[in-house]
Amino acid sequence: MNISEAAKRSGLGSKTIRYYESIGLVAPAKRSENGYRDYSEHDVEALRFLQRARATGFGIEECRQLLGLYDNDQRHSSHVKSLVLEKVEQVESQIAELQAMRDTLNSLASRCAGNEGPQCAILDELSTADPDSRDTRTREGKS
Amino acid sequence: MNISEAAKRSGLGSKTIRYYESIGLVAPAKRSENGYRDYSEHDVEALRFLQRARATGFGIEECRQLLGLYDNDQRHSSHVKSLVLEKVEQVESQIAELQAMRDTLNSLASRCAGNEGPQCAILDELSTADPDSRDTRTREGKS
DNA sequence: TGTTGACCTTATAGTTGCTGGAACCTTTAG
DNA sequence: CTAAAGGTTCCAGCAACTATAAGGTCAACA
Repeated sequence: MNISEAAKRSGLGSKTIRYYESIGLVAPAKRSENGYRDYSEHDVEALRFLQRARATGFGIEECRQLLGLYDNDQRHSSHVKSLVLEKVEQVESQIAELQAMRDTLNSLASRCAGNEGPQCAILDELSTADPDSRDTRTREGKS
Repeated sequence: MNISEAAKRSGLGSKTIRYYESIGLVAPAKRSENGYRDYSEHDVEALRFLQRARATGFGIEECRQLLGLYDNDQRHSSHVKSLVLEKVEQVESQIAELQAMRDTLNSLASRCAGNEGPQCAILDELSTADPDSRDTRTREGKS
């Protein structure tokens, strides 16, 4: 089948599939006489696996690992499980960060009148607050 | 003052400041005789504003808007407030997405034995589940 | 048969927000 | 005098694609 059919069946876009091939995440597809990529059901299975894994929050390199385990019948399920649990932790810390952000935003908004006047507590706070009090990620490490 | 001092006082990195200048987010700094950038307290105030706004979750273009409002005494605080509330919504939907991800990951993990055997419910689910059931972002729009 | 339109191919550049490095100049301390 | 620690510019790279250009191919319709 052509790439667009494989795309439809896997839930990925055609461009994404070509991209995955280009970075070696999937093996190069075999070609038909006209040079078009030609996919088997087996290929689609792998693509689908990737679609699911990406949607579930795994990065490309993690997908590579998962795919390696998927293809390896010597695997230990404990290995897979630990990858997943590690991912849970990452996701939870992202959630916590976003929640802190949301709270900050809400507290800013609550102090702003939101009328036609120029006086604005949001801008005041953004300009005057202590730069060390909130975030550290923006600063440089040693070069 | 030199860029590294401005960096220290604003909470940004030197490279970040140069980058902000390069994309026109801040006005080009004036230069001392030796060609080094020379920052005033006023400049630092703007940089600090940016540091705070970025840490609070605003993107570069949003910062540009905020800075525009900051410099405009004809502004309406309602405009600023609506930007913030819009941001809150964006952040909340990101949170919801991540929570869904985490739940999926946890449910995958709970069904996996996590032992030395190769049988793994996680890999099974990732390979067999309906590709339409979870995520839409990976599919192509019309070209 | 011609041509339209949808599909395929490759290669390159853009996205977001920086960060790292190379190659070079200037200042400062020993 | 020399070496380190700053500064400068510009270019490459990160993630994970997406968009665009310029072209080849294929099926259908008049």
